[in-house]
Amino acid sequence: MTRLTPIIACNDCPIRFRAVCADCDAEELAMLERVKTYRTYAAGAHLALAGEGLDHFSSIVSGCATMSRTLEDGRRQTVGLLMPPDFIGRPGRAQSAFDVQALGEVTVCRFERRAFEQMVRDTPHIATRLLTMSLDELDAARDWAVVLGRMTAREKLAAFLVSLARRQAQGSTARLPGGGVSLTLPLTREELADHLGLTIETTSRQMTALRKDGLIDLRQSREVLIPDFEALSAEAGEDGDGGPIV
Amino acid sequence: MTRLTPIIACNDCPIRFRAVCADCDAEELAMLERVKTYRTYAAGAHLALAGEGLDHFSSIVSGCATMSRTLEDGRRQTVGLLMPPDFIGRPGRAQSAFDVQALGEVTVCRFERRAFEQMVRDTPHIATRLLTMSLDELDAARDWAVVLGRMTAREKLAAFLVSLARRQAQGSTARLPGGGVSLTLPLTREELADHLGLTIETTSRQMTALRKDGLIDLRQSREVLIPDFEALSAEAGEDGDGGPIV
DNA sequence: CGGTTCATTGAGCCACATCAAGAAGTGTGG
DNA sequence: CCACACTTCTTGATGTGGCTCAATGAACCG
Repeated sequence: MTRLTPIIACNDCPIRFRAVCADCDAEELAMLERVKTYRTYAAGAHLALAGEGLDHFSSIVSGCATMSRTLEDGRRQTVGLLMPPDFIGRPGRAQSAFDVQALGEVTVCRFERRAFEQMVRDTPHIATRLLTMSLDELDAARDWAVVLGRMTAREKLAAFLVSLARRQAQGSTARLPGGGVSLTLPLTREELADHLGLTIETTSRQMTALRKDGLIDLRQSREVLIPDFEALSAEAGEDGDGGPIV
Repeated sequence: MTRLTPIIACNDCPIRFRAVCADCDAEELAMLERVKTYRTYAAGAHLALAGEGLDHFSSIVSGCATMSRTLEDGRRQTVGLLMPPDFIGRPGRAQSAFDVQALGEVTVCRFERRAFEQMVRDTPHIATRLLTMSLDELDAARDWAVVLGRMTAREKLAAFLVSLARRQAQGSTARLPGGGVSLTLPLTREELADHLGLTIETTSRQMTALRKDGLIDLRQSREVLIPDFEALSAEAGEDGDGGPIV
């Protein structure tokens, strides 16, 4: 389910300037380089389990993962979609509060707990970067709470597609000639439903509804084309200040 | 709506060992003491407005506040209930992402942006404490997402009462002789509904239902007595590991 | 080609929203 | 101390968005 992967030089790393290491200088980077390893997880593998120990930290280098919790009766809620350069693990606590599961194949840059916590203490550039990233995630989590608590199924789906398009655009721009945006869903309908706080059937129906209304084009069930990004944003109950794509 | 309040010595401060200053030594505390002021906000006053500038940081010393967002059509979702020793404001960003509004009278310990950001850079004890608090809030925000996304109205209300009882117990224990717990709701039914992602009517009905089922006792509409804390926890879809109350 | 997984669609139902009316509590002025 | 206004809370009647149950369709794979 998981295997060690050859180490990439930090300078060749696709998340070099966006991950926890973003603000590190050459010397700090060298320290990280000495202690890091790369791991690759197969689709469906767990990177962490709720309530279980987690004695290492990971930065996602490629691939996507969900952070979720499952109640005893089987209800599941995804609380975050993790993509490069997101960070997994929490300094100062050795237990994971949520399940983290690979969607496709996921490669991470990994640090053992003791070594990394020492670096957080000694390296202000890592500590402050970690704080910034945590605050960004906090804002994102709260934004998503608004979606979960107050939006309709249609708005939830539109909001998700818009935010996913924004995030994917940060990596490789997928802007099309006509001004549209294309994106690939890293989730199945069921995983999508768990993220939106809906059932799989409602999610599928709303997908169909957005398609019939011309707001999205489904080339395949997980290949989404957004012909008019602004129009879809408007469906998401946006007040227009969500920030531009690209 | 807001007024300056006499300064309390940090050593006499009720949140001395729980706020951002918790890990500070005497010298660091002296630095904070030189730049801090106290402010008191009247009930209903805004401590921050979504999308507007916020050129200072605040630690709640007493009172409660909500952090919320209101959509154009009036739908509102509260994303956090702020109580002592919670922190308001975000180093590195001069705009608030949410409205922050005083529920009753709120007193805060306030720092201007420039001075505080300088201290975050220079004082590792403040930076690491801020990181820990942010990570705690992140966990709490994600926990709440599970409630919003997957729980029934009854479970939402039970989960809220349980979490509020846990938080109030951290300040002053309100454990009763018979093993019950009493608490005072800092919110109106409408504010409660906005926090739970429900309407005021459903919230009121569920309150009545919990009362009729003997899970809570309403001495007044905002005075709640929980005769059997475990029983109420069980209603909240808890798997029992939520941590004991005191 | 049959088995398996994933997605779509339909029919009916229910939890919660909406609309509407009172009741209870609180503050103000006479 | 009461009359009145106002806010907050509760309760009832009805509507509906999304859930549940069920079947079919589509893609993938050995």
